[in-house]
Amino acid sequence: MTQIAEVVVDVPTMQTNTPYSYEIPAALVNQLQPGMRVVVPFGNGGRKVQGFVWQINEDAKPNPEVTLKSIDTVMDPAPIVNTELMQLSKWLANTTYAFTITCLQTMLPNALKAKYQKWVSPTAQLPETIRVSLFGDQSELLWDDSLPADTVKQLLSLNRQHLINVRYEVSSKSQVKKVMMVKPALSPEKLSVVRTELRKTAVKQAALIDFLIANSKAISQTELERTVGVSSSILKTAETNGWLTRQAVEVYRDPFQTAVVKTKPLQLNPDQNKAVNAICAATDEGQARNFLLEGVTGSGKTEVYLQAIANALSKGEQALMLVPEISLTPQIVGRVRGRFGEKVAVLHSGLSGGERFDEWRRIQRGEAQVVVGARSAVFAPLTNLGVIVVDEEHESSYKQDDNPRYHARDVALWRGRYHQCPVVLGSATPSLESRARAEKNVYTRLLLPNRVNHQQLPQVSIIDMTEELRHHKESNFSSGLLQALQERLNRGEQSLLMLNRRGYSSFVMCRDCGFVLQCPNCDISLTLHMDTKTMKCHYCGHEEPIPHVCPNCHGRHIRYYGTGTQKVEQELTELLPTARIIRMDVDTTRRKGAHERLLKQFGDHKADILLGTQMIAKGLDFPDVTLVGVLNADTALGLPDFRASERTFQLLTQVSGRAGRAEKPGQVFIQTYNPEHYAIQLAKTQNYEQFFVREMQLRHRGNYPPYFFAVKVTASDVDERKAAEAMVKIVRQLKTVLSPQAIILGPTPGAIARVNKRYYYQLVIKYKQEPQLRDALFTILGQAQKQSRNGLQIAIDRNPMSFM
DNA sequence: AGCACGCCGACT
DNA sequence: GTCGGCGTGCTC
Repeated sequence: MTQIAEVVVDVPTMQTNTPYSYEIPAALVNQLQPGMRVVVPFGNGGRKVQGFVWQINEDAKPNPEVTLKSIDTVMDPAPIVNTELMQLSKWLANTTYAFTITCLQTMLPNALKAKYQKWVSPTAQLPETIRVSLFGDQSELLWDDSLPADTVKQLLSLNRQHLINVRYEVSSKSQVKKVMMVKPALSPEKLSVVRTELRKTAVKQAALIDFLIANSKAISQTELERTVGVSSSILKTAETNGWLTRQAVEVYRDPFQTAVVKTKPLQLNPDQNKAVNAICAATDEGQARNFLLEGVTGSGKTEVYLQAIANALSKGEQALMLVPEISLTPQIVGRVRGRFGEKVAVLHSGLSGGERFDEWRRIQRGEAQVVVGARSAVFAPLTNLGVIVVDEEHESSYKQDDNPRYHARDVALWRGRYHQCPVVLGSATPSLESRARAEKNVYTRLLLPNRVNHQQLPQVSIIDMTEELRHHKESNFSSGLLQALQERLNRGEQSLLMLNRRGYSSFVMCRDCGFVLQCPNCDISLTLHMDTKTMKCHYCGHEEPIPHVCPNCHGRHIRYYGTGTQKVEQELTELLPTARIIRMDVDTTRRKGAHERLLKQFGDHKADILLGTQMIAKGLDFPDVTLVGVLNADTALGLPDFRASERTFQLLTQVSGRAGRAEKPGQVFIQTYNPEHYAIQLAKTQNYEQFFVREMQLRHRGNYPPYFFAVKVTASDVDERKAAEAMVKIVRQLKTVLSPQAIILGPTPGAIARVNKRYYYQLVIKYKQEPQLRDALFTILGQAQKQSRNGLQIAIDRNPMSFM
């Protein structure tokens, strides 16, 4: 009787997207469990790959057709993927058209990904001269892409002649951080004796021994070196002399720099109370109920989350809270940690690989009961969930834009079902999908209609910029907004200014011939960056100097157009010379921690005006901001995408909520060229319900989500014709399986036809029910794989965030 | 992905 | 005549 392990190997292709059978060696028979990582031989070379044990067949009858290979080694003492996450990975792979292995890797911290190394060593037959020239006095040589091409050729040839050996090494990227701890090995009395026997000149040693006499507790080596002022060589001598012992101790890297300030639950208003009770009831009864918590900014959603989480914890269960990356600020983390202290683990992109891995291990070992994090935290290995929260559920950053193209909200709902616990989706402006589901009672709607402390909503003014242009000279600031800014300056209050960056940035154009500088790799204009004095491509990173002479007509009349944050800042300094301005955009926040630093400066009143892009609209809470200005509300409206209105409405509503959160009333100015547009008019009154009704009618008429499902298929290739041809073939293939009710849009060139020297073509399928579509798309993916060697790439995006 | 096998052009 | 270029198929 042989035991057979089904292993999912780390080879992300369509053809290998199935478990492979391996014999379990006798030594591992009772040790191996599903969810462990193993090293297995794969392929006809001596190649070794990492794999995940998927299943173990106790007494399988081996297929006589194939002789099984045997598992090499086990990489984990215990499974690192539990049963739930194994099932989840299968579901993910099926719904997102991704490979199982890719899904497994996505769920785990990067530190657990395999690291592959190839080592070569000489055989006895290898001529001495070659051995010396290749290996010198080393016994092994690392074979990677850093080797010169001719060395690789030589190695390849020697390998064919069996003159060298190749060893494949698979290891984990993970490293457990260890700290060297130092402790006296002798009693203070004995150390005093040692002290007297030292030579007079041994000042450092004397200092060290004095310290050891006074402190018998273990101390980290670095700290000891710093406090006593001794070097590591002195410590080594001390160790050999038997005065002290050194031991490496495993530690967690601590991602929290700030201390926790304990907070107490706040008094709830009746609406909050109702919401908390409903969620708690579901937790208590173990019901997988889903809630849509609708509440304007300042209505106290976070307090509802925190009390629902507290209830789950009191029942001995755990909680998961997802927050969009951009609003995962120290403010939010601090609030959760303030309530739940050491029980909280945080997962976000600001952590280093090691910190992330350590937080993950704390969760996996059951040392953290509450997890707060961005998109990928939805895979946190909590085993006893009592409640899941998805804050700002409408945020598009919950959708991952490469494989697997999952939506964290969908994963959260899946896990809620698995754990039989409630999922709370919170937003001031829910996605149409979620709001529509609430309409059909798939979700239970919970409303927080009032701001806490009965604050009034800010007064919103819409400014018609076409009108404004007729009376004044060209400017980014209407006279109304400028006057309001001046008033804030006089009163010592703060203002937020948002520049809607999407599809709108500064470029240079020749006034003589109209030439616009384009990226050589992508079909897009280069953007002007004054800080580095260069032109940059936002898609591929290409950079070149600002031209002084037109490359086309050689004229000298180059002019800057459009509006970037830098240009606005410049104009603002001219208009309001006394104003202190902080600019926040991709350029000023690129460095780690810069984002937080700028926000703190603003919070500390080091500036009067915070000028920025979308990133200033989310999750900020500055009590002294009484004015919010949106400089260009409608740049997103012009985009040919079915979600353009929804995005604009959400953004305007959200940024308006930033004004006047304290006792001081807030004021909002929205500058636009489309003052009559419903998304803008309804954002003015914060009328989500009416926007929902209106937008749903349009979606219905256009057969858009949530009335129809959608799948976007993209083909890309360096050769434009190949991408287009592939697309045409796919359409033909799909038409044979699709019902007449399905609607195919395209194929069309991508919104930016060329990115990074690759041409993009795409196609959107809108459908209600197409039982054959899934299989057909998997088939297409399989066929595409065969061509991928020639550079053709196919991407399938189910429920895309946009059709562009 | 990455390895071996197999078929064609440019050399010793 | 062989070496090594890359196109093709397969991996328990």
